[in-house]
Amino acid sequence: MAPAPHVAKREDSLTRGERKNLTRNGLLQAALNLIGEGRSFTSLGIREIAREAGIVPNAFYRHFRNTDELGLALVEEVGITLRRLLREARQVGEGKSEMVRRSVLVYQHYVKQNRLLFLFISSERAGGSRILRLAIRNEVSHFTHEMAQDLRRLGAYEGLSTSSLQMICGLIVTAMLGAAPEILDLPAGQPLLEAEMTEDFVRQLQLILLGASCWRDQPPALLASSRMRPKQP
Amino acid sequence: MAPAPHVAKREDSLTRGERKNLTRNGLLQAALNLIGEGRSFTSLGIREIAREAGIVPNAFYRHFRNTDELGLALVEEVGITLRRLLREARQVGEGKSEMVRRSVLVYQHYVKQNRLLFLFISSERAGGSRILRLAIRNEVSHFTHEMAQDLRRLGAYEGLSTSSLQMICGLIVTAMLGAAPEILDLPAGQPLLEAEMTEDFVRQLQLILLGASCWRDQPPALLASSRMRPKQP
DNA sequence: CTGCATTGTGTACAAGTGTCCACTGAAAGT
DNA sequence: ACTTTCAGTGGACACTTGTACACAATGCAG
Repeated sequence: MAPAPHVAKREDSLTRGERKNLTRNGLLQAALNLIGEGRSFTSLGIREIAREAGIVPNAFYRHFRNTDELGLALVEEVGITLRRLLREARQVGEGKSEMVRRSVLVYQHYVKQNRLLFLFISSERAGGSRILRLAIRNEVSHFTHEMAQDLRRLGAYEGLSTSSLQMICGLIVTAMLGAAPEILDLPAGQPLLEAEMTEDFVRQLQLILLGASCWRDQPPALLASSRMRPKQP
Repeated sequence: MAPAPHVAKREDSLTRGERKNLTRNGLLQAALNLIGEGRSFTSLGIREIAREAGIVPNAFYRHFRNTDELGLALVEEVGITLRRLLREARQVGEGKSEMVRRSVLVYQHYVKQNRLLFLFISSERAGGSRILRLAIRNEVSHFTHEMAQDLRRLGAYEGLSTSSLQMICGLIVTAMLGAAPEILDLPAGQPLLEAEMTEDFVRQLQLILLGASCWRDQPPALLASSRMRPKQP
């Protein structure tokens, strides 16, 4: 058996901390790889992950107390990934025509490029450990918030209150994350099926934005009691 | 140890098929109960389910070949449940004012009432076994379809093509299923948090419907090649 | 009534799991 | 040059798991 060849580069000239971070990342990547092979994160075991990472089971404990803690580390990567997505999305330009379609294409490409992480998000966002779920939801909430800021900065939708803008972005994000699993489940080499899905997604977003452009904030908040007149034009 | 008291009613006067169906339902319910205790379906084992159902592990095989097959049976219940939801939703009446809010309240109540099944849907819709995922997606697709028919029958949105109506319903269903986990994760006894969530959900649906009422089907489909003119009415 | 089919039981086994403990070797601090 | 620290090793323990086989009880058809 090979003696833990988890460093294929220069095995010397590495400080201890760097080495530790290396195998730590190895563990994270190992978990993602297993997810990529169809296993669900919740059902992963310490031994399984350690084996995939090429270390002995006990060494796992040097980095995480249990799999949930490893999951939280993955959620952090999710945050970084989503932030990068926003950065990329900002560069699609502002030409109104076809801007939605371009954004959708960027998103689809991004999901496929970060396949493993999106598999992780999609399946753990609504299942498995409660702690993970809340952590992911938190990250997604941040994402929504930043998206709203971006939209505001973009200049459109001047008449909308901040809370309405966030509501809209929440809907957009829901649609995006809901589309992710379908993107990931696409059988490779079915371009017309993918095109159909893309078109549907584009139209959904256009519908949302159309609704947003017609939206008028309700002057009186008719939250609890419904005695006042809603009169939404 | 008690000798399998899985029938608490009259243990006699039951035909064999009825008895079988009884323990079969016991297995389904056992799986749901375990889900309700925080376990995710994918990580459930045969022994675990059988133990919870009060039978010996081997008896499981008399009903299902493996856990996936049991999952498919659960998906069938999901279908039934969704159909009932549509039936209930049809009865909220047609008064346009506050109709969305009433529908949302009905939905929230329904999700809480069928908590276990919605937990199952939410978490397995995007994770775990591919077969289950596709089965659920199929059921959801049916649901969307029927919802579109209902909307059409309702009379509103006359100007929309069938495909557009389905796209809209797809978005609505995505929003609904996306909201389910948040409804289920609500800490009990926080009425104002729930009210906030409700209000957000209501506004999202109103936004969608507002967009729908402004929507015009594009005469020229600029799909893949924009050379032909499909002239969709 | 007789015999078959079928649901559920008990035992058993190989394989996998989380975690504890004692250990090694080398980098890091003195 | 020394001691300390600590990532990684190896073995062991008590469990749990899926599944196979032989068997018991009982509804039901002949």
